[in-house]
Amino acid sequence: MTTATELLRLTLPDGSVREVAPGSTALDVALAIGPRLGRDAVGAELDGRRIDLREPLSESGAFRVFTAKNPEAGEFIRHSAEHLLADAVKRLFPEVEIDAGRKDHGEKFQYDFRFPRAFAPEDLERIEEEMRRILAASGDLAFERIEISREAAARLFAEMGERLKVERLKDIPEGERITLYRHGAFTDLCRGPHVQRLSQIGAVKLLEAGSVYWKGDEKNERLQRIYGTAFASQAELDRHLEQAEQARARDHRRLGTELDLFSFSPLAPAMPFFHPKGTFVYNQLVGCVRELYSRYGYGEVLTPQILDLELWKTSGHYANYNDAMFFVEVDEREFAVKPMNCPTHCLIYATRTRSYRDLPIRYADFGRLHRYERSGVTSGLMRVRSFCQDDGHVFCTEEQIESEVLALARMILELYATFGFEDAEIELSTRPAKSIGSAELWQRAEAALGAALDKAGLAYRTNPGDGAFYGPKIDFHVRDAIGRSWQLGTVQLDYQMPERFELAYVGADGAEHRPVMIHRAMFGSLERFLGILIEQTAGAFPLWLAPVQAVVLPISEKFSAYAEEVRAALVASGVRVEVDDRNEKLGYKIREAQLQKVPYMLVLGAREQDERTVSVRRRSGADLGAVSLEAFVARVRELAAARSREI
RNA sequence: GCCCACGUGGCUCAGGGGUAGAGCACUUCCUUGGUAAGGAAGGGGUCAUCGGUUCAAAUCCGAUCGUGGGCUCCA
Repeated sequence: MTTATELLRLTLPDGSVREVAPGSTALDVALAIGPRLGRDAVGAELDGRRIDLREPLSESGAFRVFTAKNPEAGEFIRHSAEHLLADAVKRLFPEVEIDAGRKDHGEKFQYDFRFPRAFAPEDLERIEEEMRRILAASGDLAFERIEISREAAARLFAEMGERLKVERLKDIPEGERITLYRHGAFTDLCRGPHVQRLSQIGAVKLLEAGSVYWKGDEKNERLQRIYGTAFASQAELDRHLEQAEQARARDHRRLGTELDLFSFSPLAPAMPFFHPKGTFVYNQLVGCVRELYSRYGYGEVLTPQILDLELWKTSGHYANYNDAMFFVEVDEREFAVKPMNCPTHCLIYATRTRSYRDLPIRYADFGRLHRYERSGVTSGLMRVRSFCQDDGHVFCTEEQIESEVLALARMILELYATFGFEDAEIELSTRPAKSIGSAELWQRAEAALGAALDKAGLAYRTNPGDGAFYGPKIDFHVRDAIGRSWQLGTVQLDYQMPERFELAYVGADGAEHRPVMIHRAMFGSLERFLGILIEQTAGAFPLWLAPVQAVVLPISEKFSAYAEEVRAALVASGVRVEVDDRNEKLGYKIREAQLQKVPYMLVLGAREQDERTVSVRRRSGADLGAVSLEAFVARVRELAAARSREI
């Protein structure tokens, strides 16, 4: 805390420190750094928190100003575009009541309106046009930040007929500053931050409309939501739209069909059928994980698919999770299909008396799980009802938590690196409001997780209150080739399950103690990871994952015999190869192999037959020329063994 | 689960109250061709399912199932 008389110390990105009087704004600081920076600033940041340029500063910290050149500017721009959208909608449809937008929504912005019908595509066009018109007409019009008392704000919105706003106002905790942002005649209740001037919203596009429940609650009335995106410039907007187009082309559902990897049937909704090629890739993923297991001291186990209800009552799943479980009744005995492996691992643990000398005990399980996911939430391979996790559970003493978590973090990052996911974002989630166990226990557990991450030298973000009710957790997120973030691995501490199953180990003191259980997965679900991997690679798998590594293309049927000879030789050397000896021209076969994203096309005709070679074309289009079979095999072996992403 | 949209041959999609079309794929034949589609012929669908309206339904209406998008949730 800083007292009013002390100057604030702002550390700039270059390490220099500026001292400013409390109550100065980020804009004051930007202007002091340089008039140009002051003019171009769109927003600022203090200790990682985005702040509005007009907000009075009251604390010291790491300070940064953003201009349109910084990617972070987009957040300010899109948040400001929300107001522009609301403004345009109010102008075109004065009868609407405005609700609110939402920050932190990737590269989209949104705003909800009370409106008696759905917004049609034509409405969106008109609104978008109106937004552009407002932008063009506003010149250097500034966003104005207004601090106001709760009562005055309530009066203002009541007068404007914005009943939803009056309601929203009531949700703001007592004691929090209430701010309005105004541009031209449009005023909105808003925490900010916004750009300085409307003109800094360089380009806007409305994307779609949909309806949602007010405050996301099914019991509330329905509002109409409009989504859009905005950037500092048209070029950036175009780039973004282009990327979205790419994402559609990479859609794993489309590629799954085109590459014959998997399918779905209405007879087993949301449960994938993996075809031979998809199964091959799937099994390669499993193999990759198994290798790590042998190095990191796991024992793989196999456990039943269907277990007596009794087990799920003991574990607590029946009480808390039954609406997501499948049940079977046979001979008047009730069973449930397992939605998770953990209880079965507890049963294995409990099959004998364990000593502290045995710990940690690490079980891994690729058991198939079934969860009755609510219809409407399933999607391709990303969210299914039948799946496998690269699941594992570690039973250990409390003292071992830190070292176990450290090893886990290393193993997880090692795995991700294999697939080109280098920069995992890590989140530590702490005790939620609804939790079990003593505060002291939680504190120790959270500290152990944090210490392990620190020791591993890993930066992480804390998500206060986002842990599971039974213990804190660490989540790992990665970004794919086109910038989307996915949650993969998770490490969760659990004090509850060992309690419920009365698990114990005999300590050095000869007394029984309760072990701690760590739930962990690296890929999360194999299905989902495969989906992500398909989108990451756009279906062009690296050599070690490619179900077919090479296709032999004889230029005419005259060379079928040599083609078969080549195939047999390559198969004998462990290369996954097929022959396309259909009665088609070379160009046709090449096109097909390209579309199937086969890494190598081996063209052969009279020349190759005479020289006992193949002409190698890579799927990149690059021609390697004629090479001997030995040379080709050596290349494939080397790249595949290294799990190289090159071909 | 809720809201909206969609469901036509293996795939992508057109059509639309009088019992079905295209391209690709598939089969056969011709062609034996050197790095992203050679030519011809042919087979294949009771238009998701069930019910209703109608002289007549793939087409209109309803329900169900499935899929997609959104909400919520989550691996």
